[in-house]
Amino acid sequence: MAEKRNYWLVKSEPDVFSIDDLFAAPGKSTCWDGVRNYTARNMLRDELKNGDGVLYYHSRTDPPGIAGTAEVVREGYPDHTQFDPKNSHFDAKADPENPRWFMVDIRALEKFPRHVPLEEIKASSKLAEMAVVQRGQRLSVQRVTAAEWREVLRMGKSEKR
DNA sequence: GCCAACGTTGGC
DNA sequence: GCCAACGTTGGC
Repeated sequence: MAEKRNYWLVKSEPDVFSIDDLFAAPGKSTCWDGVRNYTARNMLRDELKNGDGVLYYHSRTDPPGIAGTAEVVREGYPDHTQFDPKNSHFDAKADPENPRWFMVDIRALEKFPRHVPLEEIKASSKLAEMAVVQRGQRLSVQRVTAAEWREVLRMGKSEKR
């Protein structure tokens, strides 16, 4: 029986951790730490499952857009940076007995020949409903439908659009 | 439990 | 670097 595969979009500032950094990481994978938003936390803890597809979005860069794909390789577990006073994501209220923040591990799958810029996502009728193009949407983890996933991959892999 | 102040995000 | 949008905090 095939588990249903879900799809997500995660944001990262490429100056902090780009898709190239992900490919360069050991095993092309990393723990997705530092998320400090409860809605995103709930998705990381409860909903992202092994094998789920992840669109890797570069924010705060010019142009912002989707750089490639990754997959979930470890499901929600406590984000260790919440307990590290030297870490910028340290949370003094986090209790090791009852962790507040969670993360998953992701592994790089594919870097697009051309990033899919935010502008083209906005211009696409098939992608107009994506959370990332909604006004004021700041969640660093967002749901993506299977149809949106397919369309972003199609756009990312075609040299001409 | 309201809501103003504050901090962060992220396109531009 | 600006600033609108939004989530969180904390005084009351």
